[in-house]
Amino acid sequence: MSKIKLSDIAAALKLSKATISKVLNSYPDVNSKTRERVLQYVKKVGFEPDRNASYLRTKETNTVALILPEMNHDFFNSVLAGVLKRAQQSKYNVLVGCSQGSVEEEKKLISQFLNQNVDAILMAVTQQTNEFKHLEEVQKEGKLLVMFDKIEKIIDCPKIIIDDRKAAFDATEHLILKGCKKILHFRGAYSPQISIDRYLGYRDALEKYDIPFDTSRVFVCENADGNEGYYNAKKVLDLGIEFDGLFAISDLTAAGAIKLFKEHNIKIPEELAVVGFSNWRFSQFYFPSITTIDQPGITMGVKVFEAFLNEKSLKKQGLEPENRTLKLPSKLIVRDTTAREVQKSLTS
Amino acid sequence: MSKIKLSDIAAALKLSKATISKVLNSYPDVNSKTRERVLQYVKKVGFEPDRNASYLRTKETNTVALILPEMNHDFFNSVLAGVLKRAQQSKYNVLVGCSQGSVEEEKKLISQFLNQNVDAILMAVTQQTNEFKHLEEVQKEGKLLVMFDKIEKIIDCPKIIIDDRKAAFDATEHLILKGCKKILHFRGAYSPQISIDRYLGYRDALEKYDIPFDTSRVFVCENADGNEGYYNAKKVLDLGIEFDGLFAISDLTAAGAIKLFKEHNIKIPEELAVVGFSNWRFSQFYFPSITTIDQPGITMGVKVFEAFLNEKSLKKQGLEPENRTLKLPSKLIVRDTTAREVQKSLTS
DNA sequence: CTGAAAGCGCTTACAG
DNA sequence: CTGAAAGCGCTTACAG
Repeated sequence: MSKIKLSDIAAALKLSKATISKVLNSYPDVNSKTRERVLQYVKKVGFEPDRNASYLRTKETNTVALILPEMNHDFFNSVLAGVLKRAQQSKYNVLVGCSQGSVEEEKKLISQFLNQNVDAILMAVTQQTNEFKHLEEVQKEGKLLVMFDKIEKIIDCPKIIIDDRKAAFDATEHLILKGCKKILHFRGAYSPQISIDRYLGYRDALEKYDIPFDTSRVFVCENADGNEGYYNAKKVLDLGIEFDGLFAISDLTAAGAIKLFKEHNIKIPEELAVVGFSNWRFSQFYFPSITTIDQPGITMGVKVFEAFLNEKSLKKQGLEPENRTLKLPSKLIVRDTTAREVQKSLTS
Repeated sequence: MSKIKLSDIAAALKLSKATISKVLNSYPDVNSKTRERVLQYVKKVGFEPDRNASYLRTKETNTVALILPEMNHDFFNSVLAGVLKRAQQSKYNVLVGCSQGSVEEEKKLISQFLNQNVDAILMAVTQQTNEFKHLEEVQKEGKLLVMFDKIEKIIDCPKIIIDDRKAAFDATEHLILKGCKKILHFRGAYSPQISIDRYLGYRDALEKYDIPFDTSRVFVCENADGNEGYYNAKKVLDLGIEFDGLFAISDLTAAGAIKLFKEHNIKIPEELAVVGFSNWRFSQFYFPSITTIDQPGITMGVKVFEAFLNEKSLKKQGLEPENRTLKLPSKLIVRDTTAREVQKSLTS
């Protein structure tokens, strides 16, 4: 079955292609009766214009590209789900790419997507991204750029982020209120803004409660994965570092750490209270279930797409955007890894 | 910067657009010196033809659509990663859609993608999919269809699946060899082929070792999620059903069950050995780490895309394809939930 | 071996 | 308010 096209509609209705097209694109200069007639017929036969053909004139593809640094990752997946959901509402297509934490891959994807004439690129950069030329390139090509979660501060574009510093503060404060005084922090890599912010939030909380900051309690987890949690926990024991709490950069890291500590018969939450980050799907079924920070991934995805729509409409009107960074609130979810009465630390 | 186009190349090289195009599309009837000259220049200026424009003549978009029934799902994410990886190698674009377990959504996505003129639709159907018209529609429109994991047997198209029956057999046999005689099965919904096959594999193993099948040990988990694992485990205890082993439809379900059993001080693996399915990223960091079946998600994604390429090339040559179902092997990963010496069941 | 020309399915100035 | 015509950037029969 060959597809119905504009000229078929025109012929059937004894109108010109121009008129049909005007109706479809909501041009005002069409007689309202004609408009009705066209609309009705179009609906009846289920016609939709071939977008690839439209593109040739409009240069709009109704397609955006989404670049994720990691695929097997609950939070990024939620963002993806949010973008897909919102994009579909507006009949946009979403091309997906995964940079796999490699800047080279990221560059390749961007150039491929630009070549594909996407209307916008929505992305979280990799851990390693420390050059910006490929990001600026997007804007030079006249395409819109929206960044989320892992952003580059220096690039001027809409950004949707979590208030990581506040979230980390909440997580750490929760541990303090549960009586922890020797709180470990398994942080992320040094350069990403989100791991810096979480680290700062951790320090903010210590400061507020007059708990001395001890650099020997901070361990770096480059990839925020489970193995790093496990091996850094091991290091903590090997070094004989005292602790009664742990704030980890991700639930996966928290789980790895809990596993090691439990293997050494350390009681959780009695001897060690733990807070993770991101509310992974698995965390509530862990034993004990993991207290964590819930990040609104779906909402972030929706907002990312809406930021693009907004930017596009501003640009069309020739307006300059302002206040382009949106911080989404996160929420502490209290579970069993911190379920204890306020108490004096047991290991002190 | 306005994009360079075919006519620019032609002008610069004092050749016709036709010749340039022929070189780019590997037509044989071009002088080899001319070809070299064009290729070199094209490379130098980094020209790539505008694919949306090409489409108008070729009707090929170099874009495939991938439909997943669920987004926050380790296995489907791995498949997605595999498809993305392989597609990029062949310079294909991947549009992603998520049906969220809804047949209606699945239909919408398919019609949107068809309208977008994708070259193929690669998909796993939803749990609920029990009509096929929208699937057949894909083929009627002349687009290629490839199914994976959650397939419809009745549709004639390339299918990439895991040998679920064998995998479930392996899982159950492993429990039996660890001394289990009263093995619970937390199965998936009734209609999906994969949950039927896993159920059959479970029964195959019981039969091989002359262990009577007891229907009261089988519980249905519609969504194979953690809550269902938790509440079915509760049901097991409430009903006073005896057990010494559990084979669960997914790691998430296994985790939910383990949590409930541990809350009731049942020792794992001593009193209850557990095998999950899919090797979720979290499973190795669970305490105890979860024995599971590793499904080659990335490989499946790669194979799915290659099945499409293969189908496309066969179609071009006018050949009929045969033997279109590919079964990928899975692997038992032994971890702590079954780490015990062979022993008599303790609860007997 | 090369190129002029038609055409893919739309949109959009422009004329009437 | 309507339509004829040009054109978006390519590909591909066809002529030479």
